Amino acid sequence: MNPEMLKGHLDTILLATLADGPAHGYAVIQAIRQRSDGSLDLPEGTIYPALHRLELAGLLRSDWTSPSEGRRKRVYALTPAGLVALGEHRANWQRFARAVGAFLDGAAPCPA
Amino acid sequence: MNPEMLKGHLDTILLATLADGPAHGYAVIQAIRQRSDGSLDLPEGTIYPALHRLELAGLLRSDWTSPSEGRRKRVYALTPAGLVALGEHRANWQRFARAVGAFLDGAAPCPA
DNA sequence: TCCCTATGCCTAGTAATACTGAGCTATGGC
DNA sequence: GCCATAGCTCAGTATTACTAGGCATAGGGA
Repeated sequence: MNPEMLKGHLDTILLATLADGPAHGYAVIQAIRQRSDGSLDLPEGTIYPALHRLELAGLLRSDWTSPSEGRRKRVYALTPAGLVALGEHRANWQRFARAVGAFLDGAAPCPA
Repeated sequence: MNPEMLKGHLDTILLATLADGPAHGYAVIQAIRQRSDGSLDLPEGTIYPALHRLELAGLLRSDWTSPSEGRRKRVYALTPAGLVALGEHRANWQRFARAVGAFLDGAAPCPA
């Protein structure tokens, strides 16, 4: 799949993934791969900078796990602002998907 | 709408638009605006270079209209290779849209 | 013991892409 | 004559995800 296709939608995917509950970077990568049936296999160099960007924007909050419990991990969680942003991203996606679908035989990408 | 969202999908939209029949650049811009209900209002600086790129790739063919019939226009038409590419773009889009939809409550962007 | 793999995080540099902003021509209405 | 619209072009810019590396720890197998 053309990597350019993802542009502008990565944040949406990350926010939606973390809406299920806090997770650390590596787990996010695996969750995305699983949930997309392998269609989206995003490298670490894509995920980590994106998480940093979202945290800088105030949409995520991160905490390091205490070193006592195994490996040190940085756990990301959605902030209230992130939840609001997710709503906007979802609306934008639906508008965009409907627009593109209008060009492809008007057939929305419904598996049904 | 975030302009980055379009990245990687512009070619799909252009090929799909020209699948309805040959058209010149300015008409393509208007067709896209109409067909997307105004959601996609793409400037000339976006469309023309993209058309050139697709022509260079062999997916489009262009002909200048004869100067006798009013203004000179450059009419673009889909090549056989362009038709094949459109099919691939459509399949990619559907896979991508299904994957992203899986993150947004599993709800595909169907207005119904 | 040593090495390899998986887990886990980070970053500098790169390439691709759409947009901005400007310029050019011709037609037609006022 | 002047301006808006139609119509095409191009140089430069910003954003974005990816590449390709590096670092550290834990556990299993040779």
